[in-house]
Amino acid sequence: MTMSEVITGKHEQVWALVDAKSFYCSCEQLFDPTLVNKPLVVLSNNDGCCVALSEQAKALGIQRGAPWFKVERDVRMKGIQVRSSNYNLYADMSRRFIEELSKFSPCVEQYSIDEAFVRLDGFKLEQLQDYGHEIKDTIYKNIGLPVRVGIGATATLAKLGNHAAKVYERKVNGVIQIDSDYKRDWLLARTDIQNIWGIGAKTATKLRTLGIDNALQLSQKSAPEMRRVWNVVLARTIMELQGVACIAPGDIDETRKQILSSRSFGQGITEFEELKSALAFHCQRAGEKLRKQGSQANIVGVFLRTNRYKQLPQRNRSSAVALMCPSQDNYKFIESALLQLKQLYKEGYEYQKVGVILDELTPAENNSFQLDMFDTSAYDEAKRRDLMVITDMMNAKFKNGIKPASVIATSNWHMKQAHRSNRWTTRLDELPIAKC
DNA sequence: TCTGGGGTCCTAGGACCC
DNA sequence: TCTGGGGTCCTAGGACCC
Repeated sequence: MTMSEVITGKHEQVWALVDAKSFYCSCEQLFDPTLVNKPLVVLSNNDGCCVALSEQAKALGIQRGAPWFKVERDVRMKGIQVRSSNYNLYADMSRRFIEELSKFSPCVEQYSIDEAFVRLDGFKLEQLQDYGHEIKDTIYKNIGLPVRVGIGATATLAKLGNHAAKVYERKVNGVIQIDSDYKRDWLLARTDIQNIWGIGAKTATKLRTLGIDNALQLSQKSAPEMRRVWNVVLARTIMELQGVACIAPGDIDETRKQILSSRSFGQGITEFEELKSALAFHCQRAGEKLRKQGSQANIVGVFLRTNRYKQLPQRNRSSAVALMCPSQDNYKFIESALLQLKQLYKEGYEYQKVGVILDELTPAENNSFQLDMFDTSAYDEAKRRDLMVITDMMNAKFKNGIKPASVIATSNWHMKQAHRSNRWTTRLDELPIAKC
């Protein structure tokens, strides 16, 4: 089948969901052969909790999401390997993964760092199993990532198939296509409602009280009726389970509607100066993302909070302020954010996290906005833009890039990353070394 | 000592208007 | 005791996703 046949094919939709197995673990194992087939845990930012586990680590009873400080002893005793998250490496592998998928369909929608929807409209159902395996084998051969594939008439069914491919991994060799009503109902009957895409813990609990425990029971409900009694989200999920496509991840606008930068501190922070430094850093990061997608922000929001798990006085505050005119300028963001921080801050608390949200984003077409007549720096707008462009370029290139002075002030808030592997694919000085 | 970060969409309810 | 009706817009917060 040619690409044009894919595009102009039958009206019926065919969705595939391809996801990488234990993605972070797989990335680590790719560049460190001593980790292959070994129990391995990858931690979240700040070495906070376990976010990825190799099969062997799962078999040893480690739970995804478990706080690191609670399982560390256990992990060490069992001889399980540990790595901090290495996003430089994962992002680069993710890029290659999508690149490979794009060879199979003109319509690939990345859904998260390790999964993507692939439209296979026009394929005959009986062709799909072979095609699914071809996708899986090619990706493994070309970039070394093991993946699973779920195929169905809707995004939700593809997700469900993908989940089933995990559950019945051995039997189906990582690929499941839902190509008959019989097969669909068989799988739905064996899928717990909480494993349906879009049904979380809260909704699952409520549904169970109505005696709805599996996907088949849910799919037999009337969507309009459930929309009336519940909400439109659930109604859509029901229709999707019935095979009527009404969720289209491909239609989601790529440009973000808000941009957030935030992170827990490596340790509790009480000093205002430290918070200032961290917040300025987040303004810088958020600004970079904003300019990268070619937007400008109208609103700068700030939040500040203490650690809810600690038995200490709690404080949780946020605010948002509209700028005089939309901007891409880090220094405007920092100015506004620090003013807000001053309002939110109160002595006597041990803060755990601060963050900035750039909101009401609009496309940054040159000079399409009103200049701020009360701000003389507006006249230097063009110069400031150049400064931002150059700063972004240099920061993309060099390790210790350019930062606003307010960022460098202090450093107690930096992230914990005790077990990070090398950035094998994105840093020249960290390339793997081949030994003869 | 130590519990991630970054998103989206939807809804309820308040403010405001005629 | 009783206190219009209907509409829009905005915001905070909930739920969910990975």
